[in-house]
Amino acid sequence: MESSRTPEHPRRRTPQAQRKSESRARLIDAAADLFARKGFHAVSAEAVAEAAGRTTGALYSHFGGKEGLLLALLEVWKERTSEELAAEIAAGDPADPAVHFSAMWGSLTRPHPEHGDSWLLLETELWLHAARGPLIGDRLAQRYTEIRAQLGEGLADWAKATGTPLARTPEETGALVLGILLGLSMQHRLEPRAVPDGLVIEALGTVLGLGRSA
Amino acid sequence: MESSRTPEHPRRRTPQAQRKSESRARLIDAAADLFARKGFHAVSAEAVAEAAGRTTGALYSHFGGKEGLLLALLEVWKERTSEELAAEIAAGDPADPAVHFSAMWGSLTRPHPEHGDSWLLLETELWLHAARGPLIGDRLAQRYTEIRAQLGEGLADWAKATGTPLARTPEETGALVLGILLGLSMQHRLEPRAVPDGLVIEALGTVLGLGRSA
DNA sequence: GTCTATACGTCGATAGAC
DNA sequence: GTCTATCGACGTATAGAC
Repeated sequence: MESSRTPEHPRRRTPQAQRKSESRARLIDAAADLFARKGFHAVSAEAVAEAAGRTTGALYSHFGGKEGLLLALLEVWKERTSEELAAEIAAGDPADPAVHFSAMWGSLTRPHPEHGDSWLLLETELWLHAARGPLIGDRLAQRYTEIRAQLGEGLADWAKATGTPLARTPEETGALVLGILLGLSMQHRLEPRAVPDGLVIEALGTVLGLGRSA
Repeated sequence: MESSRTPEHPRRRTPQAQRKSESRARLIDAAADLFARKGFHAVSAEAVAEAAGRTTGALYSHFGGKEGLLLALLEVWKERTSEELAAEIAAGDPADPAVHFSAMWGSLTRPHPEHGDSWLLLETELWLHAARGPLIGDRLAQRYTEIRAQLGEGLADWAKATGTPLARTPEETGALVLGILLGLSMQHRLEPRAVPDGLVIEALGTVLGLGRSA
């Protein structure tokens, strides 16, 4: 929805505030990486601080603790994924939905240049924490709703533009597409051969009510 | 593949061995519950032992540690889910696939009489550990392959019996059905209203290549 | 705002009695 | 095989200097 900004926070420029802002970003990035690869409870606050080039003192000053860091990470995660999804939808070739689906599937299965291959791991880690407690649960539920809406509306717009009638409401379409991408990427992670790229593309087309040709 | 046996272990009957066998079962059950609800790293070995009515000494004697307990749990989990899935497939009404799908979906979303509503939680917890390390990863990958095969072959048999041609190979069908059930149940857990029961049933039918009526 | 040092609790794992 | 007691290591969180 919004234009991407170059580094991080738009306001304030004093060197002191810049260091503060950079500490926040570095700690959150380190947390995203470590929480994804090892799990929240398996990583110590000191390990995160060290990976970020800071100490636990800075961590507690910014986030009040490991739990606070997780919440802050969730907010950043929501923004990032939302922006990337929007960009992907906007950049899709309106004529060929397969290109669209292929890009989405690739973003889930191929290693991300910045976050490595831990995208799906962090997603699942966050989901587990959400399913276990309402504090994170409510926020992640809201995020999933937004993703469904973005996905559904984007596909509805595309369907309208190309004159292809969608088989379901945008909300239901979003839920189905997200579900298929999620469920298949989890299987793909454990056994890539079991989930060929073509199967995913074709299945998404089928679910949308398109012809099952390509 | 095998006939289900009544309680636990078929061999040995001396009271000493019975206590040993019961300790194993109680510890594994307690681990399944606690690992699912709180997460492996968030639960101490002592907490598991206490919930099982034993002490850490017994735990270490049986499994060598918390990691060993997790591996043993995975094996039991594999057997249980495999048996339940087989029973569900065998018990399905051959005439109506919707009943079939509805039962599967219900088993994922409705609280289990024995394991409460932590089925999906434990499944995801195990998946995360599998994605993070080959030790559990290989075993869980093998289990998913078995589930896909069971699911795919079961549906292929049904399709053959009713004269309905399946749109895909059994392997691909299994992957798709499992993926849809997984991805949608995860969304359902956070926001039940976003995933109506009817949507799941209908989507599974569509993916199998059946008419999209009911 | 960030670092160093540290208090205090908890965890995993073991030793030895029964 | 199971329990009690315990050790060493590590984790969270805080206090005070800069």
